[in-house]
Amino acid sequence: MESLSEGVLYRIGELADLFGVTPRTIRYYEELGLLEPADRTEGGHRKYAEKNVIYLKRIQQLKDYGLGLADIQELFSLARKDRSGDAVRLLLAAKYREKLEEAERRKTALESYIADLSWHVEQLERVKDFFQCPGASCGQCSYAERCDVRLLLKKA
Amino acid sequence: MESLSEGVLYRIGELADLFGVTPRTIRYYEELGLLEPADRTEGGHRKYAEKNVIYLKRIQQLKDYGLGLADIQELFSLARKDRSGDAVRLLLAAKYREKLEEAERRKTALESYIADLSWHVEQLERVKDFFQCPGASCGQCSYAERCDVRLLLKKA
DNA sequence: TTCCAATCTAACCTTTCACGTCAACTTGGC
DNA sequence: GCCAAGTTGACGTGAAAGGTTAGATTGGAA
Repeated sequence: MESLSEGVLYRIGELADLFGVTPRTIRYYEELGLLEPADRTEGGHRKYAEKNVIYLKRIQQLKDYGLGLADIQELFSLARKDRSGDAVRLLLAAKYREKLEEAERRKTALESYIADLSWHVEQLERVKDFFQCPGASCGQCSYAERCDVRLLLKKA
Repeated sequence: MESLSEGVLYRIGELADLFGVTPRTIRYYEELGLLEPADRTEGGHRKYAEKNVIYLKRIQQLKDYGLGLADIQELFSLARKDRSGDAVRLLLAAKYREKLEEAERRKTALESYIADLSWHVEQLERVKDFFQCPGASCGQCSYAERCDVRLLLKKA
């Protein structure tokens, strides 16, 4: 039996304040199918239960982890398909792992970006004018063989 | 004296092909003050010299390093103010260092994100239903003290 | 000279994301 | 009974980097 009892029911403004967002945000999540209110008043006002608090917290967590609302939507829809089983847990885990790998890739990209920038900072301390390079002093440049502009002009 | 001679003059389409972009992109850069054509034909068609090739290459490099066109615009305007001096080089270096630090921060954030995700993946292998947590089995949860949902509900 | 692809300017359109901001009305609690 | 708080619906925002017409002109090859 569904017990309709127990617990506070929050109004949308209360829930919003609890999470530091606006009611609009919560309605938006509902639009996306992320947060169905537990009930409505006769007049149509949304009523939220603790269950909704948990969901909203999950949404914020996932957002904090860098997932977009579309990703979260996908996760939730997976969860709805089979709430009981291992299948969902495994899919969720897989989804996480996927995001994890993406994060690792981004991290790697950032690292090589940092390395490249370091090289350029170093270079800026030698080359007279970044925007005049290559130019007259090109012959004496110790980075000549790394110079992609020269390569480009050679091909053209 | 300005020698008007030497070198090929590219048409916008040629320059575009050379860099794998569309003419629109090049005109857009011009709108932003990033790439003034070396000349125009009598009819008004843009003509680009090698100098422009170098600039465009610089733009692409800086873009690759994660700078937006606004950043690049700023760098170029700095460079125009004082093409000869150390001031610009130092400012450029500073700008790079700034971006570099930002990259380091993003990297750090990603690392903690990855750590958190790993923890969640691990957790998913224990907890029956991510979306039902906390719930009935909450008492036996070994992560109870890490549970932010409980904290939230306690406060409310 | 003719023809047509390439350019020109100007101005609006596009996409994504996560809401913000009216408007016009209805509810609900003190 | 009053007015803050809620409702739906629709349109706006803002940043980024161009895309996409439209309508006219140019320029180089045949």
